[in-house]
Amino acid sequence: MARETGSRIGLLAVAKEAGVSIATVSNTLNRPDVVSAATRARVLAVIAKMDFVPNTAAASLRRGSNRLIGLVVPDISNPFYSEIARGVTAAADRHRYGVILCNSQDDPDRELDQLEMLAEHRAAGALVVPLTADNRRLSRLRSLGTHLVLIDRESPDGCSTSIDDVLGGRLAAQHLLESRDADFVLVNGSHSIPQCADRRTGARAALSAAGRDPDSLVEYEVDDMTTEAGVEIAERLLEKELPSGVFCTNDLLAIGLMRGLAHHGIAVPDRVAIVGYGDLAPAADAPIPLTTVDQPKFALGNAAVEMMLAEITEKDDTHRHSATVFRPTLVVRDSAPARKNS
Amino acid sequence: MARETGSRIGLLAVAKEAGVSIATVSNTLNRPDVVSAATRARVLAVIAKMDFVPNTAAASLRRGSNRLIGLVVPDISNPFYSEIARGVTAAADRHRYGVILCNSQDDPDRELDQLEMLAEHRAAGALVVPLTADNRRLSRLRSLGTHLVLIDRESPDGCSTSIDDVLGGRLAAQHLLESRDADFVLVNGSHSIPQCADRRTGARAALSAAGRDPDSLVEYEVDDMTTEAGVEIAERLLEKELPSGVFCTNDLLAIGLMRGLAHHGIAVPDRVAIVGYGDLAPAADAPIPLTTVDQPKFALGNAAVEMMLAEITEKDDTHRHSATVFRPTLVVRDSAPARKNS
DNA sequence: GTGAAAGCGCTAACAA
DNA sequence: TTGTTAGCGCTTTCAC
Repeated sequence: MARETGSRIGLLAVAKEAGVSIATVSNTLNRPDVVSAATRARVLAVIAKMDFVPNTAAASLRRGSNRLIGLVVPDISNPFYSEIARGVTAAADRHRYGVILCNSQDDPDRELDQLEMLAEHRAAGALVVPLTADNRRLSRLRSLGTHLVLIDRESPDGCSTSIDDVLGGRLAAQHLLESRDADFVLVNGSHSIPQCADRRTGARAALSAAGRDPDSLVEYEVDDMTTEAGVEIAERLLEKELPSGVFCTNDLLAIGLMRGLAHHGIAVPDRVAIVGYGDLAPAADAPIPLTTVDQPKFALGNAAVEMMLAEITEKDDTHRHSATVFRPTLVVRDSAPARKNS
Repeated sequence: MARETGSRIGLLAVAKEAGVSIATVSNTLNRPDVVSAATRARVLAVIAKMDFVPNTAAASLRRGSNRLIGLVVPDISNPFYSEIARGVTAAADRHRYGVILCNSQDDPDRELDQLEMLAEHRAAGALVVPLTADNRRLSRLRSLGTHLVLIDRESPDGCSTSIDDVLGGRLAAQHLLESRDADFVLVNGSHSIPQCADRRTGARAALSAAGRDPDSLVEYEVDDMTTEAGVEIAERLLEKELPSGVFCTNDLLAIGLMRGLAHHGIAVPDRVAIVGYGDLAPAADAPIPLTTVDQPKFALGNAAVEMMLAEITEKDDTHRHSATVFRPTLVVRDSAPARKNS
């Protein structure tokens, strides 16, 4: 950090002490192979003895870019994003990169400010998890000349790591169909959220594959995908004939629904089987452990960093943008067991 | 970010275009008050037109320190820490500082590497949330000349923001004592964790204040403060006469305990009242909403940044280290309601 | 394998 | 109020 007093030792001081030139000191640090073993050892010893800390600001001033990458998420306290952050920091550590965390709260203005800040720091690039589907924003950033990797969302003109939500929706629906041998109901968020639309598409695909009419799918749409919304859905479900299965496109909704049903004495999974989506902490800890779709969040963050680094390393004219799509998996627990058990 | 191609415009280009000197451009950016309104406006217009992005690397090379602060947490995917991170980023944004996120996984070696990295970037300082009580590590860091603010732990030789866990323990215990008019049992983590020791101290204090013998406090200690451990505690509790109240020093333990008790048909809160600690998301979402102690996590992160900035700003000989201690509050929910209701 | 030297883009005296 | 200028500490040709 800013050593207000000391920290006055730089390459020069080390060079003098070791009896070499500053170029040699720089080389032992950045291209050890180009320095003879003997000198290298001597220089390294002096560096350790003098407690020399290289100044990356100077290096990046010269080089033009910093060993820093930005991570822009809508809400770091949301476990989905914080798990991605864990993946990102792990990969960054491995490559000796620093991660600048930006919490946009999904405020476009704030996000813009933050990307501006990243640009001022000459960050090597930015990993962004966009919540809204507003592509204008993203292209504006890209036109800024930024190396951008999108997380959890594909992009036509850049790299991205995402999850196959259509597959996820299909897995969930398939499981319900197979274990109950009957139709199920879908509880979903707004279709304007690509993930929600995709999960629905997957659910419909499963219906088709099972020889059922996808248009027969009954769907409840909620504004906020929260536990409370799930509880309310229970009430609405009870107004009609109870379905034998429900696929909620997120875990909180599913947990709320289970609570709402329990309140009315409806047995899960005997009477109604429930499948969630996301496999966040509460899923396993629920009173009735939740069958859900696991998203490889950590891998998402990890891969995004690798992608970003590859994009930086490759020569600009060589680089082809690519998309890594991870496959989610079904985690079977008590709320919707494998076999039909009524 | 690293604009591989463009980004070649610097102060000089802007200065030329605006017909002023680079010093004036620098001044309009850093000390607007020293520039005449007319020139300022003109320069600003040119900056916008040319899409000039100042290079902080150059600035910090000159200044010696960067508008960057490090945040070192044991595990960013733990909601306690991610909420702190939210507070930190919010405050940092306000002051136009960037936050470098370091996930130490509580590995001392990694933590050291990360602080080294922060030093290389000439970060203005670091906010660290230490998990273990190992003070040697911390003093080593401090001796590095680093501005360090501890979060969630007091430190004799530096600034810190923390929570009064003794008070928290007292609040929880008092509530149990008053609402049940009977003794309670304590389920705690290892005493080597200062927070656990403090919460216990608070619980004992409440006992004394109520005219009871603190040494009569029955305590169960668990290694991992998880839901599973809570479930197990339920079994152990059932071996003896059931207490009328249980204070778990974290929410997960409490939730597990409730689940374990439910499994045996024990009614909460009628038969046993339960109080948790932390007020993380699962507390409110539990089947029986959990009475718990709320920790001002966001405020903790927020205050740490302010403290850090104050420490940087003040002249070194003026600065007196200080500790901000936040008061937790009791959140009363169904698992332990206010009035005795047996 | 090693050294000398030219900046990278900016800030902060100091001069005007 | 504005301009001139000397570095901040490092990387990187290019000689040796």
